[in-house]
Amino acid sequence: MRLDIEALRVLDVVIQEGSFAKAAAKLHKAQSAISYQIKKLEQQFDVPIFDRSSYRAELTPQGRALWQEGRQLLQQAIRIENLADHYSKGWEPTFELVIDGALPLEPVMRAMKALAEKEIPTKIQIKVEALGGVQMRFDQDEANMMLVVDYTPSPKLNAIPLPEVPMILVTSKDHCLAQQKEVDLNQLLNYVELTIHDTSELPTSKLDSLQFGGDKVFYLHGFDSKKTCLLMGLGYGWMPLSLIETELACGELVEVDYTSSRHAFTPKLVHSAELPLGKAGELILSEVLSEFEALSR
Amino acid sequence: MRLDIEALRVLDVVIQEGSFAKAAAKLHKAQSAISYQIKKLEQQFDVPIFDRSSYRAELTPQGRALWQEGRQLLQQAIRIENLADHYSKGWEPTFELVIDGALPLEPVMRAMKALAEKEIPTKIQIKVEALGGVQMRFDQDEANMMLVVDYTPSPKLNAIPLPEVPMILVTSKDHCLAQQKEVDLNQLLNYVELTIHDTSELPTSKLDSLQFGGDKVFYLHGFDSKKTCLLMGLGYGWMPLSLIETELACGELVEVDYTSSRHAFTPKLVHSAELPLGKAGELILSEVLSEFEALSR
DNA sequence: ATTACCCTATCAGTTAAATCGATGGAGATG
DNA sequence: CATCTCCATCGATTTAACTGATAGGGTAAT
Repeated sequence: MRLDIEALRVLDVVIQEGSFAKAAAKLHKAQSAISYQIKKLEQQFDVPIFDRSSYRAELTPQGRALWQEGRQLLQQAIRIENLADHYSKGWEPTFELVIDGALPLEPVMRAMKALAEKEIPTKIQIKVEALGGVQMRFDQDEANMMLVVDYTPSPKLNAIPLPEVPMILVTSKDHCLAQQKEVDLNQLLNYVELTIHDTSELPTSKLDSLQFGGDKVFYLHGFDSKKTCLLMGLGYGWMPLSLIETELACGELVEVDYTSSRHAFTPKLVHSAELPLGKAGELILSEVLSEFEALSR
Repeated sequence: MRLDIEALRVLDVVIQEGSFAKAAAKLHKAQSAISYQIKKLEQQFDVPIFDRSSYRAELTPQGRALWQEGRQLLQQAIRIENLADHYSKGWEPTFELVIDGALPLEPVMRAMKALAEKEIPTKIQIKVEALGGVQMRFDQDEANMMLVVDYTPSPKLNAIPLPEVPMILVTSKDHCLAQQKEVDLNQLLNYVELTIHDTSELPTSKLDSLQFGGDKVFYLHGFDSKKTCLLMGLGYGWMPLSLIETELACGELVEVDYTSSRHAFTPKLVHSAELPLGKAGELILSEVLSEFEALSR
């Protein structure tokens, strides 16, 4: 394979400019260099590309077909150079973010939307896991970042605390618990608890610290469906305050009168302390940060 | 743009072989040449492609991403070389065949089917025109070949006569004409004549010599629909004998008892006498020829 | 530990490719 | 006819690619 990209570029310019001489001028080369390159192509391909019998060299049908294929190759070459340029400027080729499914996904999704509008060269992957599964996936995939409530600290990991997410224990206004005063744990256990499902396949090593431990538990896949279930009066459960402000204001959801019906946790953005974040990482960091700040207000 | 295909090939082989040294052996080059090429790539891209800190050089994420893009470029390069190889062996990039719609299309279609099974590198285009439109299109498109009943001869055109196509004037067994003996022209003009539509947009210069000139004429788009109309008893018309042999045998269609109810024309394959046919042209020629031979038997 | 390999980087020298500048022939232009 | 512009070709020159040898590590088996 002796095919030369430069030769294809010369061919392309010659065709666009209409003559060898003009192409030479445009490429800042001598006209003989153009002749040489075209001739080389013709010899390599063993196909006449130009018909020189008339005054101006004219493309042969074969030449035209090869030119069209060549343009695609040039496009691909430009693509590669652009990519390399991005990488050299600090963009990661790919960026994987693992999220704890117990966290509200909305701010992350909003951050991703904001990022998508900036046309980042980095391919971003997001994986949602839960509890132990988060760090497992982070380690296994050598992911770039994880967004967690809890993790095993290590000197190799760098954690950036996000603003607190206030949580509130609520139920539907039509649920029995809504009427009760000074609810105690035993009473809670009589009703259906709504919680987020653990996506990890392994037997969970740590228990969800926010779970009450009753025998009627509904495991859901996100706060969206949890909210729907709460509104249906299915049971009670923790919700991020920000997600149900309107429902609390209009009275559709009410706070359970439990000893500690308020709670807050601090999500953390964790990444490897060794290799620094690239441009995409920094961007994601700041976007997620600002979305969570909006959430805590 | 000084991206070099050879460098990408070297990168690809290095990755596949797992080391610079093995790649050097496979490419029949000195190991230093491999080092040189990889280094050149890294300098051009300003991106580290291999991590040399450990014993064997390991791909960086950027290197992997660029490699994957590079492979696509290599594929495209191979594609171009294959094409050129085909062209140099006499395959035309494209082949355009213009057919007179008054001819039976079936043998041409069968020829194309046979060709398709041979995986020809040539892109074949077929355009169906009629009467004057055929040669007009042939000239205008600078088509490679045309299949005609009639054409304006020229020293620049080379015509190959195909076997005669016997035509027969038929109608349905239930049509009035089927019962009549010694039909004359005036009687014919009372009934609906079925004929093939002229696809040329221009006012037809020459008249269809096989048309009777009555005022009840149905213009159809091919012998298939013409046959259907005949079987329905809509009228009478010329058909290639070979296409209606079974219907004649079982009596569904009958020959009109007209003075000259038999006729034969000689289709011709016409191509430029100046530039010789390429491999695709020769193939098409022989395929069409053999299909028409089958038709005339 | 010692030895024998195998990895990659680097350097000086060689070879081959790309390019330049000049020249010439042939069609277009006016 | 003179003058352009087009392209091919040739010798000279610059530049890029490659070789072969050497050196600095790491690996793996004894």
